Amino acid sequence: MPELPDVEVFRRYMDATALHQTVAEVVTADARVVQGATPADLATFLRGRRFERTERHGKHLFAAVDGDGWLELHFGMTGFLRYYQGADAAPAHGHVRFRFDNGYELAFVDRRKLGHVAPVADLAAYLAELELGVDALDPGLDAAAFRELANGRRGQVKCWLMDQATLAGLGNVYSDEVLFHAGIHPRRRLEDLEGADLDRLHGRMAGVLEAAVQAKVRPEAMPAGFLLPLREVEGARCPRCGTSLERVKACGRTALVCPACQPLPG
DNA sequence: ACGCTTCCCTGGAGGC
DNA sequence: TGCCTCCAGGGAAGCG
Repeated sequence: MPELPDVEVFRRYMDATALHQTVAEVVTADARVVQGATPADLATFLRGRRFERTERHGKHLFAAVDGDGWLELHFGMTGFLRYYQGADAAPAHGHVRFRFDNGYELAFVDRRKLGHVAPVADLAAYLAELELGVDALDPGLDAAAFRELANGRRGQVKCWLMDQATLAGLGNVYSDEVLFHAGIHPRRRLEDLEGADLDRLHGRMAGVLEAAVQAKVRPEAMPAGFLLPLREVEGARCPRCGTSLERVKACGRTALVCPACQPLPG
């Protein structure tokens, strides 16, 4: 479930491994994860080129191709990157593999194939086409701008946090985490929240996302008091107050909440 | 605009 | 051992 912190870690991984090397070949093992081009066209687009730098917007990763254009990588629910040398080290489900002239490969791995890679000619135009909202870690997203995003909107606060057209980067896991740290129930109505609630959400969001990146998104490396490592734990208790955590349906997803720290009025 | 459902996919878990 | 169903949850799409 790659969300903003996961994709940021992938971005840094790609920066540390796969930049400034000439692409010798692009091998597509499953064409379903190549979007907006045929595998042959993708290979033609990248062959002889280098990835020069990366950018991330929300859950989307973009690698600048020298010359012109970009490669988009979107990871769906099970996607990740793997850089390796030799067929023995090749991961399973490496549906698209970028082979460099130094003998290494970067594989786009995605067991469930809900992600994709795509050539992008004009990044600004493509971002507009995607209708992505402001990145959740955009430095320009101050408390006032955050409040403005909620202006005139209604519905469950968790839906709003996960709406990529409003705020890009949060999914089920990190919206839960932010709501927990802000003490707000995922089913609370956005229009019922006060300014102070929105300010608290805004403040906790940056801290949560940055801490997760710092931990390289490893659950065991998350700061104390995080909900995330407890998601898979049956009968887990709130790290703050010890109350049994509950799973509730919110926005079509299973949300993890502390009923004491995140009360639901009514 | 919102809320709900279905679909895309795969694999692990649990029931029978 | 195997078959069936459910569930995971990013995103698009369709409907009321």
